[in-house]
Amino acid sequence: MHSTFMRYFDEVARQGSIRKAAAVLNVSSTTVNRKIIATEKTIGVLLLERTPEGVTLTDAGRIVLEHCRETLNGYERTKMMLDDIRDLRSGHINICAIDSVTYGLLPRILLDFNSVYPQITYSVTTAQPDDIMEAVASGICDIGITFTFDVHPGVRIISEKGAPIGIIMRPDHPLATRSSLSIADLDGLKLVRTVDARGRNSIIDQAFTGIAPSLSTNCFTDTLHVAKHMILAGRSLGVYTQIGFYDEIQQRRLCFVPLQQDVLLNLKIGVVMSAASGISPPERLLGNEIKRALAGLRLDAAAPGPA
Amino acid sequence: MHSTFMRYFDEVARQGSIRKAAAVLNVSSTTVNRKIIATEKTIGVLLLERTPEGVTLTDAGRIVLEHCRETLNGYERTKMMLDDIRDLRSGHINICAIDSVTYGLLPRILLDFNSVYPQITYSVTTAQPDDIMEAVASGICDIGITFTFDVHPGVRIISEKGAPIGIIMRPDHPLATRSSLSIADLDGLKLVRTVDARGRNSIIDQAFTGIAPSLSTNCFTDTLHVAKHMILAGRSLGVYTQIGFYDEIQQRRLCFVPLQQDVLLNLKIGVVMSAASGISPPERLLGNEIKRALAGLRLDAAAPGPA
DNA sequence: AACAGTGAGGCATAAAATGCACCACCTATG
DNA sequence: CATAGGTGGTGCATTTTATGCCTCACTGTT
Repeated sequence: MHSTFMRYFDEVARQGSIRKAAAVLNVSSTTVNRKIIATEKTIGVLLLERTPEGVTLTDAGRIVLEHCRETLNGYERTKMMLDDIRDLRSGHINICAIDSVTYGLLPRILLDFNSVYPQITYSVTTAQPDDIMEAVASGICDIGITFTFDVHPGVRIISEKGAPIGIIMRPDHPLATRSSLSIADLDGLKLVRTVDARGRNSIIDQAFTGIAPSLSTNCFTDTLHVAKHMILAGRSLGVYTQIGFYDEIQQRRLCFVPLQQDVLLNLKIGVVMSAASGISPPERLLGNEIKRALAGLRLDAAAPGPA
Repeated sequence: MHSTFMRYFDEVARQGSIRKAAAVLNVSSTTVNRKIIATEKTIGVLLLERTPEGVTLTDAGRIVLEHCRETLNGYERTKMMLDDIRDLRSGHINICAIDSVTYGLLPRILLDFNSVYPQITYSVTTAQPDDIMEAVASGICDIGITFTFDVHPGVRIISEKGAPIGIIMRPDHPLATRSSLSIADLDGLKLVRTVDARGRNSIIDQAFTGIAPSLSTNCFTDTLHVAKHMILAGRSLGVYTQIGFYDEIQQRRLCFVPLQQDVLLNLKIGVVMSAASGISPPERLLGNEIKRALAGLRLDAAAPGPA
């Protein structure tokens, strides 16, 4: 219903940078840049002051920003009212997710969502990517959050976000200052990563063993908080995406350095729903909420946000 | 900056009909229809109740409409504030238009515009289409309102609106109930139409003489209000677009029946500005205002609006 | 001097919007 | 009962727009 410009411009204003905003919005910086230039042309005023460090709002930009936020807020209110009409405020949703997102991201979403739609109840279970795909496709669960490494034909990807895998470590580790790492850099280091509780290899392990068989030994765990304790104690380096360690990285208690390896770098995490069966309105609501929360993360190789 | 949906939906709500709204908006009904269907799909609620007589707003439609109007109003306010920043509130604009638009349309626009931008002054002159094109191209005047029959290479068409030529007559004339007329129907009738003050033929005359030379005799005048008196007195039938008689037609004091003739039916009236020289901000403002007013007219062959 | 970060532009491709002609439907009106 | 004019909806071809990759120019830092 609304043009993408307003969301783009709002995010650019928040981030103070077109590229950073584009990363959060999960689109290319070109798109954001051009949308803003186009609007500046149509209304005939510059909205941003371009500096080598990023962008700053002009006076006109501040006026337009206010209008955008006012409109976006009004849109949210409108959608709520529409939800009232459709009586979408009750129901039960089964969520199945990979371990990582249950640390921080998903609880935060559910808390927010619950305060708006208190009548909706949830079940949250964790599983490995392929099992999640299977569960969503078969209808056992309604919403899946998982890597979209291989997509089950019975599911539909509602949203996707690049989530490269890298090394999680303490800031005082020698490798913490590197901007990227290769597989070779990890030779001889103590690593901790996920293993399937049933003994099968995880998606990461599959990729790893295909690339560097010599590294596939060290410490395995099926629960992230065990790995987190190991890493925080300085005993191991984690091989994960940033998702499960997002808060610690934001607080600079941990560092993330991406692994320069195609398969791992191009991994994506996504929200999936059944392709066949109808999606109930509450499911759609929550699905969109997760989609937005996921899009708002910075999971790429860039710096861990402002200190 | 904003999606077209909101303007479309707003107009549909006003008109109570998708097709009528499309005519006012100067787009095809397909476009309007699909935009609304698309939005209904994205938000998952029907906005309109379809009836054989047109459309009615649903409860959800009323909510969305309120948001749209709120947003559009906010946008107008925003643009005003931007105008403040750019200090576009002063200047002088030379307008050159065909006779018709100086009866009602243009004065109304200037009145509205002047109440918002009282510092801006105007000159309004009338001329024949080719002279207007010439004047705009050469920079003698800033904004032209004329038929876009043959476009001067030095001008740019800001906006266009189909304005077919037909017969203007009293409601009690035998031909007033016809839905369309051919050239042959006019044989032997007393007609009144425009002639160039300098003795040259107007664009209509050029078309006429090429089609039906026998009709090119009767009564000529270079001022519309002379013709208007003749028609209102029942002495003649006018050969014009609806523009110069818009109020009388709305009040049903006069009737308009389109002439079934390709050239005359496909005539368009437009707002033109210089293609080469820069357009000053006040000019752009007024140009857009005229564009909007022009788009809001019903000049096609349809009925003269609600009684 | 080298490097990482910024915004902007060219170009090819993917996606969407638009209009035409047509359909199905309803409703007045002879 | 037949007809004509009005309504919204749809398939198709076309044009227009949006998007992303790559590259450039510029700036501040190391």
